[in-house]
Parts: sequence; C-alpha cells; structure tokens
Amino acid sequence: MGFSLRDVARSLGVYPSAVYWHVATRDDLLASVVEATMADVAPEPGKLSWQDWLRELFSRCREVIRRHPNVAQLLGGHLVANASLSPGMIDRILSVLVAAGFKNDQIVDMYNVVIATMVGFSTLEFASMPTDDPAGWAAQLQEKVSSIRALEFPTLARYLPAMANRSFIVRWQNGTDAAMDSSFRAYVETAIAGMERALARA
Amino acid sequence: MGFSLRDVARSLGVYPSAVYWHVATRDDLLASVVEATMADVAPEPGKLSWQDWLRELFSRCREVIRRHPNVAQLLGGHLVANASLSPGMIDRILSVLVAAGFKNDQIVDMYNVVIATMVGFSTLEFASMPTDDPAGWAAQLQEKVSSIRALEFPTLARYLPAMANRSFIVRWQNGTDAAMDSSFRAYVETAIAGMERALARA
DNA sequence: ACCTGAACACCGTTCAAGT
DNA sequence: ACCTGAACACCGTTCAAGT
Repeated sequence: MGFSLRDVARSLGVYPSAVYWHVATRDDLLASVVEATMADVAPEPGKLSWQDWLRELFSRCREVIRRHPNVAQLLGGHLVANASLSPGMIDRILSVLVAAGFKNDQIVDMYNVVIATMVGFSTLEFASMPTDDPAGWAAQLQEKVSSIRALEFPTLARYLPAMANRSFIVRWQNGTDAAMDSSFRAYVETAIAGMERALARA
Repeated sequence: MGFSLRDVARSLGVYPSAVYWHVATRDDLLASVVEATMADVAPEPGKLSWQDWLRELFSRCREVIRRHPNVAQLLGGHLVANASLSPGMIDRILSVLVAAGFKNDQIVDMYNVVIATMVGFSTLEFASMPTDDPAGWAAQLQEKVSSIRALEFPTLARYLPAMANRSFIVRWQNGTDAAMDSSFRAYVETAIAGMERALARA
C-alpha cells in the first residue's frame, strides 16, 4: 500500500496517536485524501457536447491519478474511498446524461458505465509496482516475456514487439514510467461510441 | 487487505516462517492465487462470434471475481498480480481480435481496451468493504445519502431512489451483497458496440 | 527437503496522562 | 483543544537451528 499512519505522523513531527485526534481511522484519512484529490474532476456542464464533456471528465480523472498514483488502488479497490467522491460530480454526470437524451430507465445503468469507464482504465494503468525489489522484478518479468514460446502462442509472439511494456499484463512498468496514451484514447472513444449506439437504440 | 501470511500459516497449522520455504514473498503468493483463479477465464476461440466470445470472457471474469472478491483489488491495483495472468489468455484475445478484422495498428490498443473492460467494472463492483465496522459505516453512509440537499443537487435527488445501493459511489454494500447485473450488461454492450464502430471506421 | 523458534523492524489503535 | 508516551495485538521477513 505504501502508506502508513506512522509515516504521516513522522513527517508531521508528531506521535502516531496524535493523528487520532483529527481522524477516526486509517480508512477515514484515505477517504479524505480521495475526496480532496478528486474534488474538481467534473467539468462544468452546458458548455460542451455530452461526448466532449465525457472526454474531458475521463482525461481529467486520469490526470489526477497520474499525479497521485497511490489514489488509483484506493479508487478501484476500496468502497470507502469510492464512496467519498462528491455528490456534485454525480449530479453533473446525471444531468449530462439526461441532456444527452438517455431515457429514464437507461440513466442509472449509463451512470454506472461512466463511473466504471472513468476509473477502470487508469487504475489498471497506474497499478502499483511491487514494493520489494522493482528492478529485479522487472528484469525477471522481461525475461519471462522474452521466453514465450512462439509455437505455443503464435499470435502473442507475433505482436509481442508491439506490445512489450505498452500493454496490460505484458509490461514491467506502470503508467508513471510507461504511459499508455493511445490505448487510453481508444478506450475512451470505444466507450463514447458505444454510448451513442445505446442512445440511438432507445 | 484482509489477507496475511500469518493467517495462511495458522490455517495450515505451521509456523509463519515455514511459508517462506514454498514462496519467495507475500506478493509472490498473491500472484499465484490470481494465476490459479483466473486460469480458465478465456473461452476457446473459433466457436463463437467475436462479440459473443467477448461477452463470455467478460462474464466469466466477473464470475471468478464474484466468487473470490479478494482477487478484485489485486487484479485492479497490483502490477504483480496483473502480470500473472496467463499468456494463453492473451494469445486467445489477440487471435479473436485478428479474426474479427481489426487492423495491425489497432490490435494492441484494442487488446488494452479488452483487458481494461474485463477487469474495470468488476473490480469496482466488488471493491472491499471497510474492515473496521461495516454495519456502522453502511448506516452512516446511508444517512449521508438521504441527507443530500435536493436544492443543491436536483438531478441526483431525482434519481436517488433508483440509484441507492444500486450504483457506484451511492451504495453501502458491494457486489457480493448487492449485485449490479443490469449495469454490467449495459457496460459490456457499450464496449462491444464501441468496438464494432472502431472496426467499421478502419 | 521442509519446518521450528526466536528475533527484527515494522504496523493500526487505545488510553491514561499531560498542557 | 490537542498532544505525549506507553502499551497491545498484530504484520512480513530473516536466519540459525533442528529433523
């Protein structure tokens, strides 16, 4: 996790127990961190088409995660952190979906699609490296990748040069050191095109 | 995290240090767990259309996560766990994409879209509850939700009844106790429709 | 080959006591 | 109101020693 209350206390020059005057629990502190970092991800509605509004939302969210990679696993993995996202953001997403023309029985599902899309790719992209020995681990994985048998996995072998360290699973660095810009763009455009289709179908 | 080497040792009736004979490190053990649980997520290629093949892949992955919710945050948040997914799965995904007709310069991006889609929604859906006092936390959040000011957030207030405990952020249980089936379906169909569009555009 | 047993340097959290 | 200081019940990991 790479985060400890005792570290926080240390860098504040204070006893660990002192933290508990300001915060009820460790989860509580983490929730506040997520709340603070994600406060302004949702753009103002009304100025952009719903498609561009979503593009802006997604890339702002990714940008926040890029700057605070430790937030990634909180957002993705902990309900507490997740629940600390602002009602203002939810309200804006919903109103954009309504304005886009989604029907009442689609709104909730599409809202969930938006949230999952917003955090899904980036939490993966900025997943944490092993704390232990990152360099050794990277070398080990790199070797494992290069020893993939072309006979057993022909398609993988063929695309390996293009994929190495630029695609999920087949990489030894995370988004901090090896960003996945073009795939992120593809991901966003795929989601938006899919939503346009859902809109047309209703 | 809810997982400790010492717990493992205890339930094996063995000293904690004994574990280190079989495994190099804690991360190592977790990687093996992920590897084992996710071994058979990828269906056989060739029998289904690429769309149905992906539908099957996505719902199998969700099913595994549903049965082993602790795997969720590993898959989503840790590069080590992520890297332990099988080359066989990667190979199958790639060959399905090739057979679907995606061009060479799209394949890698689309592969990343598939992986992100595969784990994105479900890791969020089955994000872990607070370890501390889940019931108390749920009650507290429920109250916070019901006290949302309708004047400040009109759209949210309007959809709140439909959203409560059935949508991300606005919920106090995770997928284990409150599954999000219809939204997952919408998510999958959105992704597939978006990919069809990417295919048509090329 | 596989495990014991003790030790080390960490955690989050509690609680009485200080100021 | 805010912090100290000690304590408690945990961690992951190492290492010599046993069998």
